[in-house]
Amino acid sequence: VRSYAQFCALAKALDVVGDRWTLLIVRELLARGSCRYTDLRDGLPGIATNLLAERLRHLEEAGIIRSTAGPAYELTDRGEELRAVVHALGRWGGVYMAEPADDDAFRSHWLSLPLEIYLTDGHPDRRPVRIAVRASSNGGGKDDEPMVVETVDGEVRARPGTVDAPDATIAGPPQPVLGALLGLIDLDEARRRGVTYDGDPKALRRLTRRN
Amino acid sequence: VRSYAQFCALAKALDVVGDRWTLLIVRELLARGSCRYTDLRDGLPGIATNLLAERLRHLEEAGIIRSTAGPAYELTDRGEELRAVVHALGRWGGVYMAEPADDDAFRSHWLSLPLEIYLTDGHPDRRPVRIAVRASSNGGGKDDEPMVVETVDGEVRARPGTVDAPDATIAGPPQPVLGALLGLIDLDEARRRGVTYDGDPKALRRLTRRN
DNA sequence: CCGCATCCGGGGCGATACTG
DNA sequence: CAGTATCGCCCCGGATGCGG
Repeated sequence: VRSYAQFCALAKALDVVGDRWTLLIVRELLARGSCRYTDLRDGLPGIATNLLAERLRHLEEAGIIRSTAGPAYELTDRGEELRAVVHALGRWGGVYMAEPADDDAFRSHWLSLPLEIYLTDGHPDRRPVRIAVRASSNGGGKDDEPMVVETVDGEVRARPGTVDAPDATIAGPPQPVLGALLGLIDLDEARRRGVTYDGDPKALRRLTRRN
Repeated sequence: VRSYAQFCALAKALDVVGDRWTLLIVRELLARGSCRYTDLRDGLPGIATNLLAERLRHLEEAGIIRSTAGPAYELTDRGEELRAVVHALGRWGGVYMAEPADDDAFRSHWLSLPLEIYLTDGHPDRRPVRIAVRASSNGGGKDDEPMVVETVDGEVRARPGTVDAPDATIAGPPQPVLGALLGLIDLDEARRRGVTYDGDPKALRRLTRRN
């Protein structure tokens, strides 16, 4: 909350969103849309409750989030503009996903960041595909909320939720599931690392790497 | 230096460059290239010397900077990749430059960030132009190192230094100087706010806003 | 149970002094 | 010049309490 007091756009930005946990709160709202206080708490394992409350207050004063009825929080237009920042940082930090720590926490909706960064629809002219995802690091903790990866308007979107009759279903530990979705490892390698895949393998190949 | 311990690219990135002052050190090296310890200290007003030393150690261990002979620091290729992050944050924070605090510190080379973000060469086919810049908030402190803004390969570059026979010379307080360079205010308005401009006004119009 | 506020221990941070 | 050493302070993390 202490200012750098520099006439510099980077320093000014860090004055607002440079505090600990702040950009991770924005990540939660980008990935999940409107969130209740408890949703945010569950999506930010390790945060102290007073810090979450204080950061939310600060973000609201800064015009980055707004509290809606019932009480939930969502990003303002100004907050949505941080998507470019989160993507740039996520893209830079992507290389560290190759070597995860054993005690890293995990939430399924965190997958939406790398999926949106790296993937695009390889055949936007064809019928959309939908893949149901179940990623879990400890085999059924609070981290295995169901996810759907689907092609929408030539883009790849990831959202929490389920879908009837998906083109395919992928499940397993987060790292090989992500590796398979991104095309970094093939399905045989993924299966060797604990992944189960049911359905049309072509659905997976629709997701192609961008850049 | 404390880790978020999350299997998320954003959290991993913030584990490495999320600590206070860290990205500002990267900004210094992006804007000025190779820097001595004292150069960094002067370019980061307010930093404690022990923090600067600790951050430099951390950045070197993370492979973001390297120390060269004589002793100076420069970015590695991995560190250069943070340019996209700094640009994204700088672009988001640019709006706050409209309302600077009275006690904001200033260094001329900080101008290179907004100039590189917002400007491009409007006539890359023509002869390059060079504009000498003297921006100072207090009228001759340590913050008025001379700068050169020039067109190179269709891009706009800003670097510390001087040049013989510039196409134009602009001098004055940082905010109106930046506003005039970015085309946010016209020269008359800039002069009213303390700016002096000598030379060809067309040189200024070569710098056009991108996006 | 949700949404915090309060209290407290530890460590990161800020400022200054000091040294090779 | 290029850091190291030291010392308060305040932010952060973790636990608990408490009103709606």
